[in-house]
Amino acid sequence: MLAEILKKSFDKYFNAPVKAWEEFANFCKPVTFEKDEIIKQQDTTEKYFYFILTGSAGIFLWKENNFVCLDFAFENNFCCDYMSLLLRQSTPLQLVALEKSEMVKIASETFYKLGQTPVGQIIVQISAETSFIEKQQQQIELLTKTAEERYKILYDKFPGIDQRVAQKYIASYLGITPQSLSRIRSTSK
Amino acid sequence: MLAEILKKSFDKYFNAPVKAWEEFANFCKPVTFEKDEIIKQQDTTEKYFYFILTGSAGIFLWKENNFVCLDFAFENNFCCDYMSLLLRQSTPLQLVALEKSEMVKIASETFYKLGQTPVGQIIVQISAETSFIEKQQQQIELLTKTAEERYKILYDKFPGIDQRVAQKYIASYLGITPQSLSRIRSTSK
DNA sequence: GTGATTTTTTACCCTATGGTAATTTTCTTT
DNA sequence: AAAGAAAATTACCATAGGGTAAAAAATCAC
Repeated sequence: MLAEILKKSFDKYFNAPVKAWEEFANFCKPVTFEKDEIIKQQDTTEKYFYFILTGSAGIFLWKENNFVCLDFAFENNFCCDYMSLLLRQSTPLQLVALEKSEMVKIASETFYKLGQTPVGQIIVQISAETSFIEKQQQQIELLTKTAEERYKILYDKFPGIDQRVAQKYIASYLGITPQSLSRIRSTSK
Repeated sequence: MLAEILKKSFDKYFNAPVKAWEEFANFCKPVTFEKDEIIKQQDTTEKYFYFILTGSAGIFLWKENNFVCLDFAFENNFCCDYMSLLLRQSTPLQLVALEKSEMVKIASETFYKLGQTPVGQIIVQISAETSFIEKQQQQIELLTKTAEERYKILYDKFPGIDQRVAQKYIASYLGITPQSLSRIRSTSK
């Protein structure tokens, strides 16, 4: 069942064999989070790789009482402090549930071992590759689009995100203040 | 010899076994480029993965007579249109030699096959992972630093870059105009 | 449901950066 | 070395978005 959800969720990105997803699903443990619950605290090392069944999460970087959101994740997608997971080091990044969420998690050590198996390796490899591509896409948007255009792109990517995620988080993701986002939303609507 | 350079260049990032680098080096073919020579044209599919022995290169995105530089690469580092290589699709990205350069290249098909061998797979996996981490770092800089701070970070990362790479390229990487960079350079020096 | 807290909106002025254009400097080509 | 082309600088005004503050709206806690 979980394996099917996983496969279905990722077939648009890449075709890992069913067997790979079954192997993956075998290691998954269910876990729930409340809204605003901190899943991974800053300056710790990521211990899990999560898949969101329902709800959402955000990756945050804090600097002196301020934060930016580096990415959002919603149902049927992975999330974690991927940088920490890969470097096996603590990072200043925080993973936060933005809504009441149901997820499954696999332990980081299991994730690493999965990378050594022929089938699981495909998932591990492609999750790194797609993560890179999405980050590069974000970089392109930051370099070539206005805040208003970036807002529209985000909204197209996650329709209804403004109903689910606090605007201050969206604003920080866009690289602007909540006030600016509010202005953009009022003039473009 | 090449295997040693490769291993030495990347030991700071990750420890692939000598054998992996020897395997890698076996597939490398030397190639040279003139300054401003287009290595990969936009709207084509990346056919090679390059390692720079001397010189430098940049990845550019064009939009209506304008461009941004998404990344620079110098000697002892890889470069290519990695997104195109991974997706095996054409992209609007251009790879350009920024100086007269000596590189070695391995064919994309060989690179893919390398990912299926136990030793080469480590290099392929880790190149995706480090690429993601560096892109996320760039995103953080764009979201949290001023143009002037980003310039200093870039300069610290690549000392002397301003002597080797045209300022218009550096400015586009920073997300500002050449005029703004000129102003920043004159006031902060 | 009521009060308290947090978030969003609105408004004001300010600053970093953009756009255009002209000038100077540097690089190319012969 | 000279001429031409391209790049960098400077200057001017324009604008997107920031900072602060206060009001309004939404959410939370009891």
